[in-house]
Amino acid sequence: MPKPDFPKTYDFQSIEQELYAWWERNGWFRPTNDPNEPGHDPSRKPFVISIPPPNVTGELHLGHAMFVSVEDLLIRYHRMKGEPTLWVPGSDHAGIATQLQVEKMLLREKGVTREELGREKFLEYCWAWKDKYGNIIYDQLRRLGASCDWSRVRFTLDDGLSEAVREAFVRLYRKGLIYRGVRLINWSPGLKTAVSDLEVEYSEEPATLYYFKYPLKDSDEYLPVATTRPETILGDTAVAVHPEDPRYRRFIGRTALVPILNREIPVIADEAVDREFGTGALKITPGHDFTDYEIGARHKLPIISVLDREAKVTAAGGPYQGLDRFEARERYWADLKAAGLVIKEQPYTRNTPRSQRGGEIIEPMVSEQWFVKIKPLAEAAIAAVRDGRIRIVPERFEKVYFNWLENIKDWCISRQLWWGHRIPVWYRVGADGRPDYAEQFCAHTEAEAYEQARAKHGPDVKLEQDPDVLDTWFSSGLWPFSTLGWPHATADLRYFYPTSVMETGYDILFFWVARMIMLGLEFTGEVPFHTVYLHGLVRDEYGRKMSKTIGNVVDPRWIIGGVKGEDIAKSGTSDEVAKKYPNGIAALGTDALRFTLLTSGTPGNDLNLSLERVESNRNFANKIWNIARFIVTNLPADFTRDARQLAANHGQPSAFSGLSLPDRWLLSRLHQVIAEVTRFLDNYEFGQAGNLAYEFLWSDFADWYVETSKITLQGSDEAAKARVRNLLVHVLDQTLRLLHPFVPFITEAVWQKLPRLPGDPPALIIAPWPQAGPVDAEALADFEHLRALVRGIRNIRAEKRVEVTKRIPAIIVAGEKAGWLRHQSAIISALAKIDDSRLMIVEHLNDKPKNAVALVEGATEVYLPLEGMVDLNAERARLEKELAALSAQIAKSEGLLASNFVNKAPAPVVERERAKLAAARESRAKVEARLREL
RNA sequence: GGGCGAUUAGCUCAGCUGGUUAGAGCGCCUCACUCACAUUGAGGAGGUCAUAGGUUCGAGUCCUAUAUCGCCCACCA
Repeated sequence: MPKPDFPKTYDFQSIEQELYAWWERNGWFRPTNDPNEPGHDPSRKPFVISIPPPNVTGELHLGHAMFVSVEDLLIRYHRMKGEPTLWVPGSDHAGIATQLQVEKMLLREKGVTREELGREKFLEYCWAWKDKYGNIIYDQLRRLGASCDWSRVRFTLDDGLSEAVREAFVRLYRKGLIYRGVRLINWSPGLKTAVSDLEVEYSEEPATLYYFKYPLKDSDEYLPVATTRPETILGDTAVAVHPEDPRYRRFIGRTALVPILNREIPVIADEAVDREFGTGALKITPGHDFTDYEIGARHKLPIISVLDREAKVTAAGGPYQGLDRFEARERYWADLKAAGLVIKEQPYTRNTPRSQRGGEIIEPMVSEQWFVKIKPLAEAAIAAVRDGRIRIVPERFEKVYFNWLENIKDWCISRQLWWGHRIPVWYRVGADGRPDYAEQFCAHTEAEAYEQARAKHGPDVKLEQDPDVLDTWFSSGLWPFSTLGWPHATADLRYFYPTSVMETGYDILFFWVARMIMLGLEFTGEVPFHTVYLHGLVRDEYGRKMSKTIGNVVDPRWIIGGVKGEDIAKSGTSDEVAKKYPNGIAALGTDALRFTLLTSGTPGNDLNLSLERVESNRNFANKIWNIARFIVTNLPADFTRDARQLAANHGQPSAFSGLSLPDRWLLSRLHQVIAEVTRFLDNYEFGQAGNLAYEFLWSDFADWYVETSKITLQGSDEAAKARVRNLLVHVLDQTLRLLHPFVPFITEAVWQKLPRLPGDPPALIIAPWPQAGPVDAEALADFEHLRALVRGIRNIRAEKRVEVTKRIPAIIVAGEKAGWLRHQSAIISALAKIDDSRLMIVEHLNDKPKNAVALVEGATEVYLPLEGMVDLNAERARLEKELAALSAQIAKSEGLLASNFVNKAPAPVVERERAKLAAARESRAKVEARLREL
């Protein structure tokens, strides 16, 4: 990297992209100890993450920014810890979602439907779409700083993964865990495909509960029945009542007539009927309702499908054939009314099932589909978490996970789509030219299927492949191992599997995580990862979900690179944002966004993103830049780092001896912070880790140490200057390392400008993670005292409105602390703006200045003789207030120490309380003495 | 109907295994642009930690209810 001079502000726009390219070019995203390279050492344990593959639908949203922030943090942290680290990138074909996008695009741009194009041609468009948006997404991941190994990038429909999918299918099929069957499934009439239970979302919507009379055969009597979907009456095959319902018991066993159609159906008794609801009598439509399907099965009722693939009434609906389901509802109800069978209509809130993707109302339908027999897989997956082979963070999601798996139903995996993995089953084509679904040949390839078929039926057999494709989550379920080469025993698979952490949003715990665990255990015999870390969803600053309808969608690229007001408006998704930022959003940089996402929330909880917060973190990046600018521009041309000085300090605490108080304090703080940040990261508490490093850099390092260092740097003691410079560079170096996983760009950019130690790597991204060292407790306490004195003086100055630049005299009476405090007089005068020549630091003082403002800090007294500014009455009042506060504190402490506290509380806690009391008493004595003097 | 989460400063949120005077950012008030940074520095105001009980020497933190908001799961027609 060239070493340019240090501009005043950090220009992240150009630097971020430059640095990323440089890292990638140097191969630092690739794992060290790559099993495909010579010199590979199998004994070193790798750290591996498989990326949650983004859908190739072309939208980068804040959810992506979230997972990249967390995963890249983990990857960079472990890389710096020296572990062979691999992050496998990739993308997901996302069956329904992508097919819908492509269909929409084709209709818009070419005015054709997929049916008009035909399967092959349509798939060509899908692939073109994938190439375009897949690449956009990869670019965006790079922009976010994702340090993944691009040489291993995978796509769920590429050859290798397709092979994995076929292998998985064939194995499950042969094991009897995949079957084709006629079941009641969730049908999406808009998408014209089956969907799984998980792809159905329920929303409470206003509806109508229709009450009507179910006529009985050969009778004037009727059974009152209520329904929300009158059109399904056409498919009724029974009417059910509760066996013990006195109102209806006498009807059981009689025959009812489907209104209008006059089809004869039995009146049955079933425990599942809720006597309280509606009329207490239930119409049974096994063909279009899940409860009814079960009841029907119990009573061996026939199943009638009255709706077809497009939710239009079938021939079974008699005169209503061909009508759309909602049209049929109206017409049929009108006819019931005309027939005098209507009782009433009542407004009702219905939990309406809707398609997750298409949004239209799901219709339960009887259909022949492929299913995975899931119970055996689920049991293994439950055990893996139960016995700790997999840990879920945060832990509460384990309960959710168990609950879902314990009540799981077979997984419908066939989709009537074109974009996806075609089901590897071929059917024998019969004499009539139609496939015989009973004659199934499940194989990896068509050739293999033919081989099987010929062995059974002779050489002339004709086959036809199942037209359906697999649920997109079937292939994602294999992701952690399919991306490493499975089913082949590749070097990657052997070395990098099982992966380490699966990091993703809690919203896909069932869709994806649970299925990876089930399929991973089934096919590899091992858990696919040892830890699941679930992050929350990114919401707007008021906690609302980001949605086009609200108009509060924030595109992460706007935050990173800035955006003009008119472009926000043009997006069509963000009217509210456009209104709030008519002049657009200033570029804040990737680091600022990442740091915000990592520190504004807690694991598993949703995060409300506010741009103000990102802005303040942009300021933090600027702070990092400028503290470095100060340090680097203060180094002489011939500066070299002194490793020996610092190496010595990593030994015993006494090794701090050659250093000044601020030096010892800073190093001690640094060592504390290193230990804490490391601990927090190991516990997946990224927010706390980041905030701690932030506080250290800004409040300790910049605000205090750098300020005190200026005194030495402006002085003439060359040895002291060298020592301070060495320390400044060292602490900055270490802090940059701590911050690198959070804000990789700024830290690398700055680190490149620092002088190196021999043996340092060429880049921060591969620099070793800092080691915690000794902590000098005395230095911590002394510097804290010094800080308190300076703050106290500043406080009084501000209160008394002393001009900021005015140097004032001060007398500090410090008892035994006077000795060391005297050595810090330069710091006190510089930071509290005291006149050097009139600063007295003494053990005792008999004649205390009367005309002065007094400050008591622990056992130390400070007197500021502010001529003409001291109002004795005000001074007395101020001290009285101080006295009252101290007395209250003392009373509280005394009470505590006189209680059972001393027996029950741990010794250090009691000790701390005693020390606190002693200090407060001392302070009070001083304040009282001062009051007497006045 | 079950389950989960949240409720802490004006706003958005931290607060790890219970232990000093409950913190941060933004916003607000006072002051300061000469030497890293006004994307700054110094000082300040602001909180009965949703409510009621309980456990404990000690509760924002643990337990039990309640309220409000949000989410997930479930076949109430």
